[in-house]
Amino acid sequence: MRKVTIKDIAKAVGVSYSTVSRSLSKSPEISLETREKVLAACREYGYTANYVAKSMVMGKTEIIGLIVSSMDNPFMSELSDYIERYAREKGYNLMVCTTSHNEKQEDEVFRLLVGRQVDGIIFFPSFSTSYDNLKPFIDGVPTVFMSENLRDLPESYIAVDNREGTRLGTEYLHRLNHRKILYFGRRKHSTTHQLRAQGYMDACRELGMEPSFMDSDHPFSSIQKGYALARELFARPLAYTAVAAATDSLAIGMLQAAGEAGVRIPEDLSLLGFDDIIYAGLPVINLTTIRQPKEAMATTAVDMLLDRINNPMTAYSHIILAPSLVERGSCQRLSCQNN
Amino acid sequence: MRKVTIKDIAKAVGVSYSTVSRSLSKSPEISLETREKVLAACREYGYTANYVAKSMVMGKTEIIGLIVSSMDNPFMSELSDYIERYAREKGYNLMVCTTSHNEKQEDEVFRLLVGRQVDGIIFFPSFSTSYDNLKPFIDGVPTVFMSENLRDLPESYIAVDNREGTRLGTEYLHRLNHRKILYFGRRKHSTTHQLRAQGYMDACRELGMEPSFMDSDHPFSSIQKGYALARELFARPLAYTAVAAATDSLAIGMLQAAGEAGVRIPEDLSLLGFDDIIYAGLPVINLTTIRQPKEAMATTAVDMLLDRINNPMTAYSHIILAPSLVERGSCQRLSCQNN
DNA sequence: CTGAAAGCGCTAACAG
DNA sequence: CTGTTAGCGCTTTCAG
Repeated sequence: MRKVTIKDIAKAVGVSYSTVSRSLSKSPEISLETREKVLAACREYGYTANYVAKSMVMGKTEIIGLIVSSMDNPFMSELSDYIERYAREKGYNLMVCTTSHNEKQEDEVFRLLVGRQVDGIIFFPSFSTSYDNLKPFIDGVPTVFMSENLRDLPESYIAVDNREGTRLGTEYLHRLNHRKILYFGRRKHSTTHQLRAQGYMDACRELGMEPSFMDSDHPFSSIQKGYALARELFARPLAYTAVAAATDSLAIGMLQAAGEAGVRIPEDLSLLGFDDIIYAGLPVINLTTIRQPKEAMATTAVDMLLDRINNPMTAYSHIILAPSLVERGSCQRLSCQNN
Repeated sequence: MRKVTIKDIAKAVGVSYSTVSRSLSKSPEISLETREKVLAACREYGYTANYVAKSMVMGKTEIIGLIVSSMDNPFMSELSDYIERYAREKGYNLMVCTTSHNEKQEDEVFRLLVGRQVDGIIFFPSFSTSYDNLKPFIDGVPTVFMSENLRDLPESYIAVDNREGTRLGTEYLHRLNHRKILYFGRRKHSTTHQLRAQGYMDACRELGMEPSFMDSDHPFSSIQKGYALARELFARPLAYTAVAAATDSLAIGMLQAAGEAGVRIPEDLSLLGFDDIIYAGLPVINLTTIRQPKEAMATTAVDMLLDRINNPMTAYSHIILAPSLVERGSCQRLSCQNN
């Protein structure tokens, strides 16, 4: 069951196959009559252009590679969804690769995508470690990073302003009269998370509060991790009136631990998340959080990438999007006496 | 910045480029010595095989196309994640297209994928309508459907046993002494959902209960829809002790409406979902539900597809996986007096 | 064991 | 306006 090619329909119509090619593209230099005939034949025989062959000669595939840790993860899947839609709107298809937060696999799929001749790569790195081994490849294909993790690399990246996000959140909590705020789940080996911790510290300093941390050693956030960590926290008497969690997942884990420990949120403890994953807005979760503008991040990433693809000479650009506060039900104003 | 090709390294080593090609593939007919030299040169010059060219001559791309309604949707994103991982393990990459539950777009991306010369397509159809327009294309590329929606098409499909799922759930509720069970969110224009409704009816008949439905006109499930529908339900006095929801999303929407209406779950009303999306297990949601075995569905779908790809002559196969009950906290045993 | 040559389906000069 | 030709990077006979 061979696929019908340009040659088949050339023979059918009785023209050369370059004429067919021209009829199919919007070449002006073709008579209306022949074009009609060609188009008719294409329909009759069910011709579909072969993009592989086309890519071969055009030197571009119109495919964008996307590297993410995993897609079953509300933040990533939302982002991926926006990216796919927007890219397709722009005439590009998406080839998705997951890495399971595995550094070696990040390498592997990057190479894979390069071999596939993708026109560009949107890369969501899980680590802040050096990408030395990837460097020669990155030079070979337009890449935009979606994260501040690699901000020191001479590459384009887009991210939310993590530092500003936690600062915003901390100020909000302060405005609600909280003075003892715990930063929950600091991760030291991620630039993104260092920045979040930094924003919290900055706000604390400005507002005259003592920063206080509960660290997480885990390489990525999960509800489970938040749960485990929060259990530790609740095992001792509560020394805080509010917590700023490093991510929504962590916050949701704390929600469960709180329920079990009899800590009421927000009555006994205000809880602030980060990311605004779709779970956060769920009725029974109802988490107040710092929102990352996912759709804007996605479309901007694609636009940046296409820009690099079309103008290879342009300088690297770094775009930092503003986070925003989404007020829901997990934070409560403290009456002054409680202070 | 041209990419280095097989020819470049042929010149560098001083052999013909077919020798390079042979060294790179596991051809036995090559001296260890030359192969070493070639491999060394490849490393030195940073050669990466061009899969587009390779695809061209091999007549296959080792790419699988995946068509889903959207990826920001817990069920789909989990499934997609499993599919990507397993496919890559098998040497295939994934090209993902979303359709936004739009029939015209299903067509469009299918054609697109065919043009991209994908070796096969995993298709999650949103509709039960005829796929007449797609028929000629489907014949041209191995396709497996993930859904019972197209069970009448002479094509391979894999799905969970929807009918058995609701039957299982209804029997469970009956075992908990519930006799007045509402089926919530029946969708009439989807075969999948007709089967779920059927399973519920079958169980009702067997167990001597009167089936009762609340229909949804919406083409797909969402928390919002469940919420809206449940508000209607709770506006009148409650005539049921349990509800079997058509999907987890619908059930979660009901959870919110219940909270607002002062209906306690499970004390006042037992609630059963369907799908076991990742939200369902969330601490505060804790939904008892019928689980679709997502990982098995994903790997089986890939295996079925690869099978069709490698043996084009094999007959269509239909695989129906067994659902299972996941007991969590949203269903309660009724004491007999309450009956 | 290795080289030469054909060809995958298509586009893009270059001629007419 | 249309046909001829070369060639994209690679695999694979077919000869040595």
